[in-house]
Amino acid sequence: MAKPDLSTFGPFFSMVSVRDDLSDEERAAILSAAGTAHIFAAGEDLVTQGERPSFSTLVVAGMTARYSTVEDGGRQITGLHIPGDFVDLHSFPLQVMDHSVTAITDCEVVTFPHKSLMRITETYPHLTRVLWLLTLLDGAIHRQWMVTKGRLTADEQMAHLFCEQFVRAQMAGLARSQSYPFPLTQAQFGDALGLSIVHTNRTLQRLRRTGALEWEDGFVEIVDWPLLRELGQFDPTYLHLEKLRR
Amino acid sequence: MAKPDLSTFGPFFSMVSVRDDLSDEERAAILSAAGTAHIFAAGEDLVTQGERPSFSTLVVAGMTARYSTVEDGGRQITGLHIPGDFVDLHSFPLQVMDHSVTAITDCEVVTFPHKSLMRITETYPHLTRVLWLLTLLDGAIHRQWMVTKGRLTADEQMAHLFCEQFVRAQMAGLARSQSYPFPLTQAQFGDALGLSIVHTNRTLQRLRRTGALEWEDGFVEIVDWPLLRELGQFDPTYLHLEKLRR
DNA sequence: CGGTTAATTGACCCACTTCAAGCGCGGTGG
DNA sequence: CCACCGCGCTTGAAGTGGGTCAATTAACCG
Repeated sequence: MAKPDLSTFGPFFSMVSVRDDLSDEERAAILSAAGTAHIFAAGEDLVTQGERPSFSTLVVAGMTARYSTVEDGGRQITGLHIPGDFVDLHSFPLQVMDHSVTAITDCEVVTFPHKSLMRITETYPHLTRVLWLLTLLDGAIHRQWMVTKGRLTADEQMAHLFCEQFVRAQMAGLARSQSYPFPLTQAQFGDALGLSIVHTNRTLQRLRRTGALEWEDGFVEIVDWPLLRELGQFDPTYLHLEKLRR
Repeated sequence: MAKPDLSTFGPFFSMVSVRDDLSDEERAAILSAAGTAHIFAAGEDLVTQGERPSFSTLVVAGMTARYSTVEDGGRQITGLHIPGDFVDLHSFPLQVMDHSVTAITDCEVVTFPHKSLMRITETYPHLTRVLWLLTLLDGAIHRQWMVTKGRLTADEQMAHLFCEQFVRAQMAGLARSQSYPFPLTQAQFGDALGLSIVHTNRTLQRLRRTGALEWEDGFVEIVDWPLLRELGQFDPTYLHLEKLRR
C-alpha cells in the first residue's frame, strides 16, 4: 500500500502520449493524484456491481476484465484491461458501478481517489479532456465489439480481438515486436467473445490452422499480421491512435 | 438555420436533471454554446465515419442511429438517439468519427461548435463533468447491449431493448404513461439487435404473443410492464437514474 | 394502376450450443 | 513416491437458434 514511484506509470503515459501530449505540470498532477498501490490475486474482484467506489483504479501489472452476469449464470466480459488502462475511470462521474471488475491474473493496481480527480477537473481543463478521452476509448471499443459480435462470424470476431489486443499492447509499450501477453483461459476468452467454451476452442483451432498466430503459455505470437488483420476485418481507426490536441 | 429557442432543449434538460442539477449559470452556458438548428430527412447521414466534425449534434426532434458497416454489407446499429441525446458528443475529445450517424426519421437537431464546448470545459468544471457523464451513459448502454447480445436469446434481447427505450423516453419526457415513439422499420430494428430481418420479424411475433406490448404506427404501447421487464431481464441500474452531485 | 417499400411466411441450412466424456498436467496429501 | 484430484483443454455427437433464399401480401403513392 505504499505510494507508487514514477516508473509504475510507464504504460499509462505511453498509452496517453499516442493520443496527445501532456505538459510536465499535467504529468505531475497525475502523479500527485495517485493514491496507494494494491495487489489482487487472480480471480478476486477489484470492484463489484452496485458499489460506489471513492476512487478509480489504474492497472499497473497483470490483466483485469469488466464483466456482467445474467440470470442463467452466463457471464459476459465487456472489456479487457492491461497495464496503463483504468478499469473504472467512469466511476468518477457515474459514481455507481454498473458492472464488476475481476482480476484475470494476479495484478498490481494504483488507486486514484475521486477527490483528487475532482481537483484535476477543477484545475486542469486539458488534462480533464484527456481523462474524458480515455473513457471514450472504452466506448469506442465497446461499439466495435458490438459490431463484431452482431455482424461477423465467430472466426472473424476472434481474429479481430487478437488484433485489437496486439495494437493496444503495443501502444502501452507491453508488446515485443510480434508478441504480447494474453493470459486468459479459453473459458474467459469465450466469455469475452460471447461464445460457448466448446465453440471458442474449435474456433481457435481453425484460427491457429490459418497460421496467422500462435497462442501458448499466456502469450500470443503474431505470425502473419496482414492475414490476421484481413481475417478480422481489423481497421484500427476506432482506437484513435492519432496525436491531436484534445 | 436559425438560433434555437429555449423550449428546444426541454428533453435535454429533463434527461440531465434526472442525474444532476444544473445551476442557472450552467443552463445559460449550454444555451449560449448552442449553434444553429438543422433539419435532416429520414435516411440522410448526419455524420460519416472518418469525418472530423467541428461541432457536436443534439437531437431535438425525431430519431437517429449510430451505425457501422462491415465488408459483406452488413450493418450494425450501435445506438438509438431520441430528443435530448447528443449523437456525437464524444467527437469533441475524439475529433475523428469512428462510426456514422443516420436519421431514422426526419429530424431536427442543434449543433454545438466544439469551440463552444471547449470554452465550457475551460470555465465550468461541474458542467464539464455532466457532459462527460452523458458520454459515459452511452458507454454503459453499449456494455448492456454487449451483454444482451452475447448472453441472452433474441427474445430476451428484444424485450430488453424495448424496456430500455421506454425508460429513456420517460426520462426525456417523451413518453405517455404507457407508450412511446419507436419509429423504426423492422429492418432497422434488426440492425440494432444484430439479427436478420426474418428472425427479427419472428421474434417480434413471439414477443407480441406474450401480450407484454404492442408496436404499431411507430409507437410502442407497454401492456404488461412487469412481464416485459422479466422477459428482458431488465434492470435499469446501468442507466444511472439517480440524482447525484457529479 | 404500376412501382416501391415494409411486413410476413415457408423451406432449408449451418453456425453455434449443449451434453458428455476423456486427456494431460501440476499440486497436494498420505 | 505415488495416488488422487481439479482444472484447463480437447473431442464427439446431437440438438437448436438463427441465417439465407425466395415468394407473397399489404400499404402507400404518384
